[in-house]
Amino acid sequence: MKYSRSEENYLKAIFHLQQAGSRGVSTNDIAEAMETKASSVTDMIKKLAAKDLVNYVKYQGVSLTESGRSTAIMVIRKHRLWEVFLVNKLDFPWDKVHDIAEQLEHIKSEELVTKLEAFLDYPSVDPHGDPIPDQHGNFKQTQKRLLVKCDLNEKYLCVGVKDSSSEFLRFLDKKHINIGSNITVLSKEEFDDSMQIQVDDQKHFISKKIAENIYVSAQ
Amino acid sequence: MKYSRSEENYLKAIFHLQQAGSRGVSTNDIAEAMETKASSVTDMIKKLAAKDLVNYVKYQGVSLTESGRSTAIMVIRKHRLWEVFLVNKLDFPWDKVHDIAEQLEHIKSEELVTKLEAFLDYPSVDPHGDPIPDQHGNFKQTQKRLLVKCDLNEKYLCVGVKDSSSEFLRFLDKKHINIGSNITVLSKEEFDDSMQIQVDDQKHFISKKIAENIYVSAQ
DNA sequence: CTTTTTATTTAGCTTTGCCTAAAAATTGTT
DNA sequence: AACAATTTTTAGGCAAAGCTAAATAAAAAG
Ligand SMILES: [Mn+2]
Ligand SMILES: [Mn+2]
Ligand SMILES: [Mn+2]
Ligand SMILES: [Mn+2]
Repeated sequence: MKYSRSEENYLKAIFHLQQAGSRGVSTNDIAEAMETKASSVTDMIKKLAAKDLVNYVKYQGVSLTESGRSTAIMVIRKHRLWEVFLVNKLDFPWDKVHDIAEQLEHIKSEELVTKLEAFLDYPSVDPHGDPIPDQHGNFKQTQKRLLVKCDLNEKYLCVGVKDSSSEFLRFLDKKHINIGSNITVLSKEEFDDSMQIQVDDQKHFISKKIAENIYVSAQ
Repeated sequence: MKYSRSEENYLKAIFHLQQAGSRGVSTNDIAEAMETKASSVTDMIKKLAAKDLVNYVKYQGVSLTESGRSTAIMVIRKHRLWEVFLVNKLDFPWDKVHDIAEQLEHIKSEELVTKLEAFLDYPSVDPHGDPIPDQHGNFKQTQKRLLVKCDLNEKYLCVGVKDSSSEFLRFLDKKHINIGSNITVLSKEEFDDSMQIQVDDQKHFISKKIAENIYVSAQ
């Protein structure tokens, strides 16, 4: 089964929204994520439901069916593999690859994905630390946690970012915070949740908003 | 200016038809090349003319404007660069890359093409021997000639193919005829233009139809 | 120079994916 | 419970890109 670019984008958006909040995904949330109107979402949802890609009950939001979920995952797999290609092979900075991957993820060819993955040496995460599903759609969610919720004076490893916007990623570049950086929270300000952190051999003050968008794991 | 996938495909088809026959390209020829109907072609031609991509006079066919020509060339450039990527980096056989390149050629990103070209070490021809335009749209048509028109007992170098269909390319693989092969015409049959040829260290009998689809250059 | 055949264009319809505005259902508030 | 606000769906339309069938122009044949 082949689905249109638009259908794939809806499935992907629903998948991501489903990951975030645990219950049925609302029409409005999808509309916001897709930067479109709620009425357009209702239209598309009906088409997806007719193709058995989502479970849909009027006024109660949608959830992906098994088929919808695996289709979404395969698109995400391609997106992340292409991001690795762009960064590792073509030398793109990590904040410039998302929009191009949004296009590349819709190229239809099983063979291409398989060969690309081999060429890249079977990477397990993309340049933003997000896991890359294998050809069966399996991937392990590493137990990562947001820096904002970390303990003082523990050594952590930066493993990903929540916000992958170019603005945020360039901010991290400026502070030399990369995936793989060692991070320790030196102090926390009760008043605004800002914190002083040690990144490898540098110290920085960062706001709550920053700390809410950096994933770390214990090391 | 950004053009739709369909518009790009029309421009490319018109460019190729223009290369072949020297005069205005007819509606029917475009329809056949695009595997669509003449009425659809007329519709699209009007849109392209409105955008100043083709010169169009009712009932007299079309020709590309300077803008149309350079747009077509940029799409062809991307197509051929991606084919090189697929063959040289991902190990695709040369008969399996065209359809995937048909999709990849529409990815929009100047930066991507530039970096891809550098990654591939600025190739001058694609896997089928067709020249790759540079970023300004310049490319030299190498003086190649069809094997069917070659002289006896002269040494030639295989430089390209006219038909890039999977069927023809697999036939060439079977006979170990590649780009770079040394070819000499040993004898010609007047009756049906079939010929005996020497390919590197092997001898083959080939029909006129085969000889009409192999490009060689003197060496 | 007509007539016939072929090529091209026009007219009208379809599907996909989107929109606005209005209607209906759900949820929140007194 | 009744009203208000919000969310979701429906109705009606639009643009892109295609189609078939009919009309018209150009080319070929007699
Ligand atoms: Mn991305
Ligand atoms: Mn990513
Ligand atoms: Mn090709
Ligand atoms: Mn080619």
